[in-house]
Amino acid sequence: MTAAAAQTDKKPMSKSKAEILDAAAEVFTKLGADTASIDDVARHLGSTKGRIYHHFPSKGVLLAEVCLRAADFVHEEVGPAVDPAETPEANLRKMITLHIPEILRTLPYHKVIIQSYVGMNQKSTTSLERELFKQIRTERRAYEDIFRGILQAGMQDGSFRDQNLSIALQSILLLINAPVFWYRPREDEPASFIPDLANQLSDMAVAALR
Amino acid sequence: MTAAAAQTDKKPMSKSKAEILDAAAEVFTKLGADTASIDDVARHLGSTKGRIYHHFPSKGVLLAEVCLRAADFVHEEVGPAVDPAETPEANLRKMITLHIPEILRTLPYHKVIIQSYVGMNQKSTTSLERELFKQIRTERRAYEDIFRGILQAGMQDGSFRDQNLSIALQSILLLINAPVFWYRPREDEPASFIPDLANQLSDMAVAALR
DNA sequence: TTGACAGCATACTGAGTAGTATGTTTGCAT
DNA sequence: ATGCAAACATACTACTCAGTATGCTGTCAA
Repeated sequence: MTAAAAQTDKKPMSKSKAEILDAAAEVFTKLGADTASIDDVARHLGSTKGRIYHHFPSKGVLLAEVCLRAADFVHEEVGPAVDPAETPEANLRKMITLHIPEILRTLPYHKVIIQSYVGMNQKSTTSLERELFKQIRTERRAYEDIFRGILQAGMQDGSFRDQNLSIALQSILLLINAPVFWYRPREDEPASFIPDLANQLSDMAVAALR
Repeated sequence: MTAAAAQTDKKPMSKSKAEILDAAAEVFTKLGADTASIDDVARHLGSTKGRIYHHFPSKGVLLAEVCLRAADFVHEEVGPAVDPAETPEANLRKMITLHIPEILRTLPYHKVIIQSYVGMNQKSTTSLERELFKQIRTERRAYEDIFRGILQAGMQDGSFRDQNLSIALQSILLLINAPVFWYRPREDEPASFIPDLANQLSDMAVAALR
């Protein structure tokens, strides 16, 4: 891959910047992305505003980069796992099995992206922010399309029953993201909880489609 | 029922107040509950702040009452429909069939409640607001318990397969609320779309549990 | 050693907004 | 007709907070 093909820059992401994004994700989930101030994020870092505005031009861009990272996490983890040679059901199960632990590992990020997915703050956004949000939609769309392909293949070979594709897709996507809404890590939680959860959701998803 | 038993006041709700709540629900969904200002809501009503603050003591209370109304809508519509004499599957189907049209009829309200469900704004809330939010949680809990009862009954009589109850419940609840995330009314939409949607979601829900 | 720049901290400003205080109109009982 | 609330509108204040301008400190190359 030459420089010409590198439209989606794989920036190594400076350590400090990643720390800021982590903090922003946590604070944004706790207080809400709009309610939380930049000072709140800075305080959570034990530093001040200056550090954040050195790395991010605006609050909107910071929020957008949190969302973008959330989308990247799952896409990079789950995307490579799909195998065209496998059956649709096997692929779907494998994807969900990878998807669940990943969203729980990076939980705050996904809580933020769900927030801004519901209440798309359309009030005085800069062109850069719009560009980023378009990138997020593209990323999310690409991730959805993987599932769409699986569902379509399953409906064609008869392993999934025939039904409205869009509705089925949206339902499955929300089903496998449901833990973002209710999951809270616990100390007395058995180590098998997350794999078990992934299995149960896989069963429900496959059953819902069959 | 005497005055002593009337803890949950069934206030007739003045027409003007209902109008304000409708406007608030729409504006809050469009701009986000935090981003949207009281003046935005007033402008959407063709009036000014004074009208809103005459009926609501604070923005937080206005938001809370929107959420409370959202919870009431579905609970009052779906709650009475459950029949202990029926099978769990029949009850579940009937509930979903009533639930879907109701949330689409009052869509903005439910978009708002989902927003504040994810990003619970915990920043300087008054005691009255806390009281209202507790009421909302109680209302929602009561609604969830109806479904929980159905699932439990189904697992006991064997019509639903045995699995983790909480996970199954949360999954089903999110499944039947999924349209709030993606549904957008269209002019070229056939009249049968909503009933068809309700049927498809019922099928998926039942299949996921069986 | 000395510049020069990255990586922050500090101090400030301006804009937007929740809430208030007070005026004005409308309905309605007597 | 008139008093008198309820139902608003208008005008203002106090305060938060995003963004900026500038200052400080280490690091590293020449």
